[in-house]
Amino acid sequence: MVVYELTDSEVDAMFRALADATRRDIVDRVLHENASVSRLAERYDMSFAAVQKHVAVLQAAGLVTKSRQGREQIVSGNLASIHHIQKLLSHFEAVWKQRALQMADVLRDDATTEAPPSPTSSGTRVDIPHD
Amino acid sequence: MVVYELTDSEVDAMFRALADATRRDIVDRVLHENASVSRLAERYDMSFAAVQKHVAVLQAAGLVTKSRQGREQIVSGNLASIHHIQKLLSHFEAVWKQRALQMADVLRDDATTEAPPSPTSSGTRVDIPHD
DNA sequence: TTCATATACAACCATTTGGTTGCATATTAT
DNA sequence: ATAATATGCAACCAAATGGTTGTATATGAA
Repeated sequence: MVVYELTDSEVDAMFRALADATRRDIVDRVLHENASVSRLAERYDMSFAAVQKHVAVLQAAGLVTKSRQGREQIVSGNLASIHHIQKLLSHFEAVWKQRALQMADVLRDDATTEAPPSPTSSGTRVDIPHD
Repeated sequence: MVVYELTDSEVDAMFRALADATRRDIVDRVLHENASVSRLAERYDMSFAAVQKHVAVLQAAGLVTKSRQGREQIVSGNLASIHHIQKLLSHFEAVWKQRALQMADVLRDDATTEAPPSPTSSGTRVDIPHD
Protein backbone atom coordinates (compact mmCIF):
# COMPACT_ATOMS: atom_id res chain seq x y z
CA MET A 1 0.00 0.00 0.00
CA VAL A 2 2.83 2.38 0.90
CA VAL A 3 0.94 5.49 1.90
CA TYR A 4 3.79 7.96 2.09
CA GLU A 5 3.35 10.86 4.44
CA LEU A 6 1.04 13.52 3.11
CA THR A 7 1.71 17.24 3.36
CA ASP A 8 -0.68 19.63 5.09
CA SER A 9 -1.90 21.04 1.82
CA GLU A 10 -2.55 17.57 0.46
CA VAL A 11 -4.70 16.77 3.48
CA ASP A 12 -6.33 20.18 3.09
CA ALA A 13 -7.28 19.26 -0.46
CA MET A 14 -8.77 15.94 0.58
CA PHE A 15 -10.98 17.39 3.27
CA ARG A 16 -11.98 20.33 1.11
CA ALA A 17 -12.90 17.93 -1.68
CA LEU A 18 -15.20 16.06 0.69
CA ALA A 19 -16.78 19.28 1.95
CA ASP A 20 -19.40 19.23 -0.80
CA ALA A 21 -22.42 16.97 -0.93
CA THR A 22 -22.24 16.51 -4.71
CA ARG A 23 -18.62 15.43 -4.52
CA ARG A 24 -19.27 13.06 -1.62
CA ASP A 25 -22.07 11.55 -3.71
CA ILE A 26 -19.72 11.18 -6.67
CA VAL A 27 -17.18 9.39 -4.48
CA ASP A 28 -19.88 7.12 -3.12
CA ARG A 29 -21.11 6.40 -6.63
CA VAL A 30 -17.78 5.57 -8.18
CA LEU A 31 -16.85 3.44 -5.21
CA HIS A 32 -19.90 1.36 -6.08
CA GLU A 33 -19.26 1.39 -9.79
CA ASN A 34 -16.89 3.18 -12.16
CA ALA A 35 -18.61 5.79 -14.29
CA SER A 36 -17.75 8.19 -17.07
CA VAL A 37 -17.93 11.91 -16.42
CA SER A 38 -21.00 12.32 -18.61
CA ARG A 39 -22.66 9.37 -16.93
CA LEU A 40 -22.12 11.10 -13.61
CA ALA A 41 -23.30 14.43 -14.99
CA GLU A 42 -26.69 12.94 -15.91
CA ARG A 43 -27.46 12.46 -12.25
CA TYR A 44 -27.02 15.99 -11.01
CA ASP A 45 -29.05 19.13 -11.58
CA MET A 46 -26.18 21.22 -12.86
CA SER A 47 -24.21 21.71 -16.04
CA PHE A 48 -21.79 19.14 -17.38
CA ALA A 49 -18.95 21.60 -16.84
CA ALA A 50 -19.86 21.91 -13.17
CA VAL A 51 -19.71 18.14 -12.67
CA GLN A 52 -16.48 18.07 -14.62
CA LYS A 53 -15.05 20.61 -12.19
CA HIS A 54 -16.19 18.57 -9.21
CA VAL A 55 -14.46 15.51 -10.62
CA ALA A 56 -11.34 17.60 -11.22
CA VAL A 57 -11.36 18.70 -7.58
CA LEU A 58 -11.66 15.09 -6.43
CA GLN A 59 -8.90 14.06 -8.80
CA ALA A 60 -6.58 16.85 -7.65
CA ALA A 61 -7.19 15.68 -4.09
CA GLY A 62 -6.30 12.15 -5.11
CA LEU A 63 -9.68 10.78 -4.10
CA VAL A 64 -10.52 9.54 -7.59
CA THR A 65 -8.58 8.71 -10.71
CA LYS A 66 -9.54 9.10 -14.36
CA SER A 67 -8.55 6.84 -17.21
CA ARG A 68 -9.43 7.13 -20.88
CA GLN A 69 -11.67 4.46 -22.28
CA GLY A 70 -12.27 5.33 -25.91
CA ARG A 71 -13.84 8.76 -25.93
CA GLU A 72 -14.87 8.54 -22.30
CA GLN A 73 -13.01 9.27 -19.09
CA ILE A 74 -13.76 6.60 -16.55
CA VAL A 75 -13.77 7.81 -12.96
CA SER A 76 -12.88 5.39 -10.22
CA GLY A 77 -12.39 5.77 -6.48
CA ASN A 78 -8.97 5.71 -4.87
CA LEU A 79 -9.16 3.74 -1.68
CA ALA A 80 -5.71 4.64 -0.40
CA SER A 81 -6.49 8.32 0.11
CA ILE A 82 -9.87 7.65 1.68
CA HIS A 83 -8.25 5.19 4.01
CA HIS A 84 -5.64 7.77 4.93
CA ILE A 85 -7.99 10.48 6.15
CA GLN A 86 -10.13 7.91 7.86
CA LYS A 87 -7.02 6.93 9.76
CA LEU A 88 -6.36 10.55 10.59
CA LEU A 89 -9.78 10.85 12.17
CA SER A 90 -9.26 7.59 13.99
CA HIS A 91 -6.18 9.21 15.48
CA PHE A 92 -8.29 12.08 16.80
CA GLU A 93 -10.64 9.61 18.39
CA ALA A 94 -7.80 7.65 19.90
CA VAL A 95 -6.32 10.79 21.42
CA TRP A 96 -9.63 11.65 22.97
CA LYS A 97 -10.17 8.20 24.39
CA GLN A 98 -6.68 8.21 25.84
CA ARG A 99 -7.41 11.53 27.48
CA ALA A 100 -10.69 10.27 28.88
CA LEU A 101 -8.74 7.56 30.63
CA GLN A 102 -6.29 10.11 32.02
CA MET A 103 -9.16 12.21 33.28
CA ALA A 104 -10.51 9.26 35.15
CA ASP A 105 -7.14 9.10 36.91
CA VAL A 106 -7.14 12.82 37.62
CA LEU A 107 -10.49 12.55 39.32
CA ARG A 108 -8.83 10.54 42.06
CA ASP A 109 -6.04 13.14 42.58
CA ASP A 110 -8.64 15.94 42.43
CA ALA A 111 -7.89 19.15 40.56
CA THR A 112 -4.54 20.56 41.68
CA THR A 113 -3.48 21.61 38.18
CA GLU A 114 -4.67 24.59 36.12
CA ALA A 115 -6.80 22.36 33.94
CA PRO A 116 -10.50 23.20 34.42
CA PRO A 117 -12.17 19.86 35.14
CA SER A 118 -15.78 20.69 34.26
CA PRO A 119 -16.86 23.75 32.26
CA THR A 120 -20.24 25.15 33.16
CA SER A 121 -22.60 25.00 30.19
CA SER A 122 -22.52 21.72 28.29
CA GLY A 123 -19.64 20.29 30.25
CA THR A 124 -16.73 18.33 28.89
CA ARG A 125 -18.06 15.24 27.21
CA VAL A 126 -16.29 12.13 28.38
CA ASP A 127 -18.50 9.83 26.36
CA ILE A 128 -16.64 7.08 24.60
CA PRO A 129 -18.28 6.00 21.37
CA HIS A 130 -19.28 2.41 21.00
CA ASP A 131 -20.12 0.77 17.68
CA MET B 1 -24.74 9.47 22.53
CA VAL B 2 -27.74 9.92 20.21
CA VAL B 3 -26.10 11.18 17.06
CA TYR B 4 -29.16 12.22 15.09
CA GLU B 5 -28.84 12.23 11.36
CA LEU B 6 -26.84 15.15 10.02
CA THR B 7 -27.84 17.21 7.02
CA ASP B 8 -25.62 17.60 3.99
CA SER B 9 -24.68 21.14 4.90
CA GLU B 10 -23.76 20.05 8.42
CA VAL B 11 -21.41 17.43 7.01
CA ASP B 12 -20.14 20.04 4.56
CA ALA B 13 -19.27 22.29 7.49
CA MET B 14 -17.42 19.54 9.31
CA PHE B 15 -15.25 18.58 6.37
CA ARG B 16 -14.62 22.21 5.45
CA ALA B 17 -13.61 22.93 9.03
CA LEU B 18 -11.04 20.15 8.84
CA ALA B 19 -9.71 21.37 5.49
CA ASP B 20 -7.24 23.72 7.17
CA ALA B 21 -4.02 22.68 8.86
CA THR B 22 -4.33 25.27 11.62
CA ARG B 23 -7.81 24.10 12.50
CA ARG B 24 -6.78 20.45 12.46
CA ASP B 25 -3.97 21.36 14.81
CA ILE B 26 -6.40 23.17 17.10
CA VAL B 27 -8.65 20.12 17.18
CA ASP B 28 -5.68 17.90 17.94
CA ARG B 29 -4.54 20.25 20.68
CA VAL B 30 -7.86 20.62 22.47
CA LEU B 31 -8.42 16.89 22.24
CA HIS B 32 -5.24 16.54 24.26
CA GLU B 33 -6.05 19.36 26.64
CA ASN B 34 -8.69 22.07 26.90
CA ALA B 35 -7.33 25.53 26.15
CA SER B 36 -8.55 29.10 26.11
CA VAL B 37 -8.71 30.95 22.82
CA SER B 38 -5.80 33.20 23.76
CA ARG B 39 -3.78 30.21 24.90
CA LEU B 40 -4.35 28.70 21.48
CA ALA B 41 -3.55 31.97 19.74
CA GLU B 42 -0.09 32.08 21.31
CA ARG B 43 0.89 29.03 19.33
CA TYR B 44 0.18 30.27 15.82
CA ASP B 45 1.86 32.89 13.70
CA MET B 46 -1.25 34.91 13.04
CA SER B 47 -3.41 37.48 14.78
CA PHE B 48 -5.63 36.65 17.72
CA ALA B 49 -8.67 37.50 15.62
CA ALA B 50 -7.62 34.96 12.99
CA VAL B 51 -7.37 32.18 15.56
CA GLN B 52 -10.67 33.32 17.02
CA LYS B 53 -12.22 32.92 13.58
CA HIS B 54 -10.76 29.45 13.20
CA VAL B 55 -12.24 28.43 16.52
CA ALA B 56 -15.57 29.90 15.44
CA VAL B 57 -15.48 27.80 12.27
CA LEU B 58 -14.78 24.67 14.30
CA GLN B 59 -17.54 25.57 16.73
CA ALA B 60 -20.06 26.23 13.95
CA ALA B 61 -19.17 22.81 12.55
CA GLY B 62 -19.77 21.28 15.96
CA LEU B 63 -16.23 19.95 16.21
CA VAL B 64 -15.42 21.93 19.36
CA THR B 65 -17.43 23.61 22.08
CA LYS B 66 -16.67 26.74 24.05
CA SER B 67 -17.58 27.39 27.66
CA ARG B 68 -16.94 30.50 29.73
CA GLN B 69 -14.50 30.14 32.58
CA GLY B 70 -14.17 33.54 34.19
CA ARG B 71 -12.97 35.87 31.48
CA GLU B 72 -11.71 33.05 29.32
CA GLN B 73 -13.48 30.86 26.79
CA ILE B 74 -12.35 27.28 27.19
CA VAL B 75 -12.29 25.30 23.97
CA SER B 76 -12.80 21.56 24.12
CA GLY B 77 -13.15 18.90 21.46
CA ASN B 78 -16.47 17.28 20.64
CA LEU B 79 -15.95 13.59 20.11
CA ALA B 80 -19.41 12.84 18.76
CA SER B 81 -18.97 14.85 15.58
CA ILE B 82 -15.48 13.56 14.95
CA HIS B 83 -16.73 10.06 15.42
CA HIS B 84 -19.54 10.73 12.97
CA ILE B 85 -17.42 11.73 9.99
CA GLN B 86 -14.95 9.00 10.79
CA LYS B 87 -17.86 6.61 10.47
CA LEU B 88 -18.84 8.20 7.20
CA LEU B 89 -15.40 7.51 5.78
CA SER B 90 -15.50 3.99 7.15
CA HIS B 91 -18.65 3.57 5.11
CA PHE B 92 -16.79 4.57 1.96
CA GLU B 93 -14.15 2.01 2.73
CA ALA B 94 -16.71 -0.66 3.43
CA VAL B 95 -18.43 0.02 0.11
CA TRP B 96 -15.16 -0.29 -1.69
CA LYS B 97 -14.21 -3.53 0.00
CA GLN B 98 -17.64 -4.95 -0.75
CA ARG B 99 -17.16 -4.05 -4.37
CA ALA B 100 -13.73 -5.62 -4.45
CA LEU B 101 -15.33 -8.87 -3.38
CA GLN B 102 -17.95 -8.55 -6.10
CA MET B 103 -15.26 -7.92 -8.67
CA ALA B 104 -13.56 -11.10 -7.64
CA ASP B 105 -16.83 -12.88 -8.45
CA VAL B 106 -17.21 -11.08 -11.76
CA LEU B 107 -13.79 -12.26 -12.81
CA ARG B 108 -15.14 -15.79 -12.91
CA ASP B 109 -18.16 -14.79 -15.06
CA ASP B 110 -15.86 -12.64 -17.25
CA ALA B 111 -16.96 -9.21 -18.44
CA THR B 112 -20.39 -9.40 -20.04
CA THR B 113 -21.62 -6.11 -18.54
CA GLU B 114 -20.78 -2.56 -19.59
CA ALA B 115 -18.51 -2.12 -16.62
CA PRO B 116 -14.93 -1.63 -17.78
CA PRO B 117 -12.88 -4.15 -15.80
CA SER B 118 -9.43 -2.60 -16.00
CA PRO B 119 -8.71 0.99 -17.07
CA THR B 120 -5.44 1.49 -18.89
CA SER B 121 -3.22 3.92 -17.00
CA SER B 122 -3.04 3.31 -13.27
CA GLY B 123 -5.68 0.62 -13.27
CA THR B 124 -8.45 0.12 -10.78
CA ARG B 125 -6.89 -0.44 -7.38
CA VAL B 126 -8.31 -3.47 -5.68
CA ASP B 127 -5.94 -3.18 -2.77
CA ILE B 128 -7.59 -3.72 0.55
CA PRO B 129 -5.96 -1.82 3.37
CA HIS B 130 -4.65 -3.67 6.33
CA ASP B 131 -3.79 -2.10 9.66
C1' DT C 1 -16.35 13.04 -44.81
C1' DT C 2 -19.83 14.44 -41.79
C1' DC C 3 -22.34 14.24 -37.59
C1' DA C 4 -23.00 13.27 -32.84
C1' DT C 5 -20.88 12.40 -28.41
C1' DA C 6 -17.50 13.15 -24.60
C1' DT C 7 -14.46 15.96 -22.77
C1' DA C 8 -11.43 20.10 -22.02
C1' DC C 9 -11.00 24.66 -21.00
C1' DA C 10 -11.42 29.73 -20.83
C1' DA C 11 -13.94 33.74 -19.31
C1' DC C 12 -17.05 35.53 -16.29
C1' DC C 13 -19.66 36.23 -11.88
C1' DA C 14 -21.41 36.05 -6.99
C1' DT C 15 -20.18 34.23 -2.69
C1' DT C 16 -17.10 32.42 0.72
C1' DT C 17 -12.69 32.12 2.93
C1' DG C 18 -8.76 33.43 5.54
C1' DG C 19 -6.35 36.90 6.77
C1' DT C 20 -5.82 41.88 8.56
C1' DT C 21 -6.71 46.20 11.75
C1' DG C 22 -9.45 48.73 14.82
C1' DC C 23 -12.70 49.29 18.35
C1' DA C 24 -16.03 47.76 21.94
C1' DT C 25 -17.12 45.00 25.94
C1' DA C 26 -16.42 41.96 29.90
C1' DT C 27 -13.70 40.35 33.67
C1' DT C 28 -9.88 40.29 36.85
C1' DA C 29 -6.12 42.64 39.29
C1' DT C 30 -4.13 46.87 41.70
C1' DA D 1 -11.68 53.68 39.93
C1' DT D 2 -8.19 52.36 36.76
C1' DA D 3 -5.50 49.32 34.26
C1' DA D 4 -4.60 45.00 32.08
C1' DT D 5 -6.38 40.82 30.05
C1' DA D 6 -9.57 38.00 27.14
C1' DT D 7 -12.83 38.06 23.97
C1' DG D 8 -16.32 39.73 20.36
C1' DC D 9 -17.13 41.78 16.27
C1' DA D 10 -17.24 44.88 12.23
C1' DA D 11 -15.01 46.53 8.06
C1' DC D 12 -11.91 45.62 4.67
C1' DC D 13 -9.16 42.89 1.20
C1' DA D 14 -7.12 39.23 -1.90
C1' DA D 15 -7.79 34.75 -3.29
C1' DA D 16 -10.43 30.60 -3.83
C1' DT D 17 -14.95 28.30 -4.75
C1' DG D 18 -18.92 26.82 -7.32
C1' DG D 19 -21.60 27.84 -10.62
C1' DT D 20 -22.60 29.57 -15.54
C1' DT D 21 -22.00 29.89 -20.94
C1' DG D 22 -19.35 29.42 -24.93
C1' DT D 23 -15.95 27.38 -27.75
C1' DA D 24 -12.51 23.98 -29.13
C1' DT D 25 -10.85 19.28 -29.64
C1' DA D 26 -10.97 14.24 -29.86
C1' DT D 27 -13.28 10.02 -30.75
C1' DG D 28 -16.80 6.86 -32.65
C1' DA D 29 -20.68 6.14 -35.85
C1' DA D 30 -23.04 6.53 -40.47
